[in-house]
Amino acid sequence: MKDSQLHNVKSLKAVQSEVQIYNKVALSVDCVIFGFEENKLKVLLIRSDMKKFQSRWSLLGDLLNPNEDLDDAAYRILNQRTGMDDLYLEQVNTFGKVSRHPGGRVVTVAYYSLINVLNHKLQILDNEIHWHDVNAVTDLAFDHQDIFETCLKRLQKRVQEHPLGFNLLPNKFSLRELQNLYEAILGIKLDRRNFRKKFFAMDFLVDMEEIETNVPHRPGRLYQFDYEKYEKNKKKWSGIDF
Amino acid sequence: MKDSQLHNVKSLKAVQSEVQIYNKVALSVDCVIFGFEENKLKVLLIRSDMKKFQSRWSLLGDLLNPNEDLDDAAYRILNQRTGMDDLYLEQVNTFGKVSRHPGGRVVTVAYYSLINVLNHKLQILDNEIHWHDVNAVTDLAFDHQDIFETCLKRLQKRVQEHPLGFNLLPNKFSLRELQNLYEAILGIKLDRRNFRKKFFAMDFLVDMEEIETNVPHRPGRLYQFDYEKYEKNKKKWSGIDF
DNA sequence: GCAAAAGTGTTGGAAATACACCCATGT
DNA sequence: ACATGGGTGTATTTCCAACACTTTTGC
Repeated sequence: MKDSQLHNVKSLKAVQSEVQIYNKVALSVDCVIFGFEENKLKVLLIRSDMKKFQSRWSLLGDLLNPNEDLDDAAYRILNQRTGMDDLYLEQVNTFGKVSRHPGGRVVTVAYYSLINVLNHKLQILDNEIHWHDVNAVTDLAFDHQDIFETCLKRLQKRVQEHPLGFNLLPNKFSLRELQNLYEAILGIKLDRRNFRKKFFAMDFLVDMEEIETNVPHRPGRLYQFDYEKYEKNKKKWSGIDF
Repeated sequence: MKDSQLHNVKSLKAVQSEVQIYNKVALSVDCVIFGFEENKLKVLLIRSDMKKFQSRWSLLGDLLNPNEDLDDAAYRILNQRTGMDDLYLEQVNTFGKVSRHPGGRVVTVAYYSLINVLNHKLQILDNEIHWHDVNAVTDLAFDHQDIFETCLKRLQKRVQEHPLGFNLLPNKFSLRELQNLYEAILGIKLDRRNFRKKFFAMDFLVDMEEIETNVPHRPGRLYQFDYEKYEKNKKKWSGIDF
């Protein structure tokens, strides 16, 4: 008697045909795309094309292709819809309630992403895609409201643990812009002096030795985020903690 | 011309048949089941039945049923394999690399769970299911090593944000047991005096007015975790922070 | 009485908060 | 000159880490 029989071990072929007859479900990827504009945190939404959800908004999503990694699918959706290619992406959660999609069983993997609205004007100007103030997002189609809120909470948490915010800002930014961003994401007011101290203490802002222009007041200095320095000192980093 | 034509709105029927022809993939759920025994953090593993992974260990998992919610599937796996029904479950991440399963495309949703090993002896005594010290887990089948490590890291983080640890302990426990648990999960030594202070300050341990028995030294008091009190004061709670 | 862990308080230092004034620019 | 936000320093408080001795039980 062979070992493989003794232990009921399955050959590759057996496993392959097993997988063939597995139950399968449609798998989609939905993206909560955040941007920052006019000192507000925004999210990119598209109008649902389903009668059931007439004129309600929904997240941007698409089906997973048969030979596509999950992360690649999320990236593809973002790239197709926005034309942007430098972005921050993070998987958040998978939503699989049986009846979440009226058309049948569709499980969806949710990502959020951060993009720099200023550097890249939306290249696909579908007039049914719009930026929405996150505070005004209600009643999305499907279970997208739930997905959206889960992703927003995740972002709020992450941004206090890692310096992600920079992905939403132009390359060079003033400390006020940075503070406005944090206040918009967290929905709270922060003390300006302590905010500055905190970020300077982290020591990964590079002074560009430039100043703002066209502001109706004393111009602020511009800074860049030093990704390299941050990567090197990552271990020491233990969060922002407002 | 009807509204639905104007805006190219899809009827329910149209959407249903659309979903029918969607690309579909096999979707599984894998569980990283943690237990606590002999002052070590353990994980429940089963021997792979695939020739390719001969005698390597793998996580407990199964396919998602067609009419089953994701969380329900995770619960079912745990219940089937361990016979336990009071457990903590949390979805962690979805792994979807195209070639992660040798049998074909299988996307898997990973959960970790915490169970109380003492209260419930494993009811399914399959001799190929065993508890393993988390520090000795290497070279799991499939991408399970990756999944396992992701889940362990998540647990380490969560346990510092929320009082989950109690799910791994008997109903009544001494502070030493609690500390041993935290030390095992985090892999660090903690100061006993400060540990006690911290937990008493949180104020959701209930003194059972009982003491340990059969210990070869001064017996410690036994406590219970007060879930209700914790739920009520959740907002105030901001983490353990060792 | 000895081994082994239970139980308890204090102190110093670091980090976060709160807070007020002068400065540079555009109008 | 004034309105607006830029830029900075200090005092107070709060929280955490470090640390040592007495007590209770089993053997």
